[in-house]
Amino acid sequence: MAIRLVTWNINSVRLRISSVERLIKMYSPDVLCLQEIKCREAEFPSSALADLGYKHFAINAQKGYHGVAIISRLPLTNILKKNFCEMGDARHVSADVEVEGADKFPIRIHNFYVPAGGDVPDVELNPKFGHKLNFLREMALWFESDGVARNNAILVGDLNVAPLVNDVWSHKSLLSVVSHTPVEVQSLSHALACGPWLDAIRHVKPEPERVYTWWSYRSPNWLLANKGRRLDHIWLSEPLTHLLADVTIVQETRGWERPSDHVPVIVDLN
DNA sequence: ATGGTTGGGGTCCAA
Repeated sequence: MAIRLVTWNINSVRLRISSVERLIKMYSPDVLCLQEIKCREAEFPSSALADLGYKHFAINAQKGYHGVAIISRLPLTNILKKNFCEMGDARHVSADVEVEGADKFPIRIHNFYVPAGGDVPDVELNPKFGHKLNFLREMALWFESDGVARNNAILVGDLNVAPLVNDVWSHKSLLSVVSHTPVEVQSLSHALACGPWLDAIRHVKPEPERVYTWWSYRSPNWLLANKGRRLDHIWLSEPLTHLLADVTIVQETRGWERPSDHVPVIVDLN
């Protein structure tokens, strides 16, 4: 039994479908989880992906904003789209993937796009920051109440929080910048503990190694300045942790033409 | 302290 899964905030799947095809040809994942597809379900480029052998889809779409999709070579069943914070935003989709050789249990995939939270880290001044904290709190409550991480489960996505010191280019100067404030870090850590989940990226690449998955569009010379953040995550439930073989950050896509500001992260389970 | 860029939809909002 082996499975390769990729997570990538694509920032418009229609604009960047050729980059998705390029990544697929390079790494041949079994499952591809995208965030910020930014299109309606009918506009999703399914046929281009089906031509590459990906014929199974679980899509939670909305016009113009957000949107998440699981694309798979293997069948997807029990598709669930959970509505967090009663907002009607398309920020979660999950499905069971039937892995060859793992006939006893399927693996449940959860694909998340956590709200970015706006610019000001104050719930009184900025409702978007409150929404983000509520979303993280609701995730934690759900993990507890439904035992989401009791069986084989992988949680991936753009969680929009860089929790550790070496998940950002400067811990000190980002303490009051949304994505790295102590209250967000606390909320994300609580959600992780409520699984409990294993932070697969940091298990393979422990601190103090610097690990980034996002570089702002606003920084020219993104590579030279290297002011990145680790906003994208791969979490494994306890029953899957012994299968973790490798994690790969595909930084080179940030240098492709018309790039997403996020790069793909690959996890291999054996 | 400030401003920097991108995408979608439509002349502004979200990131």
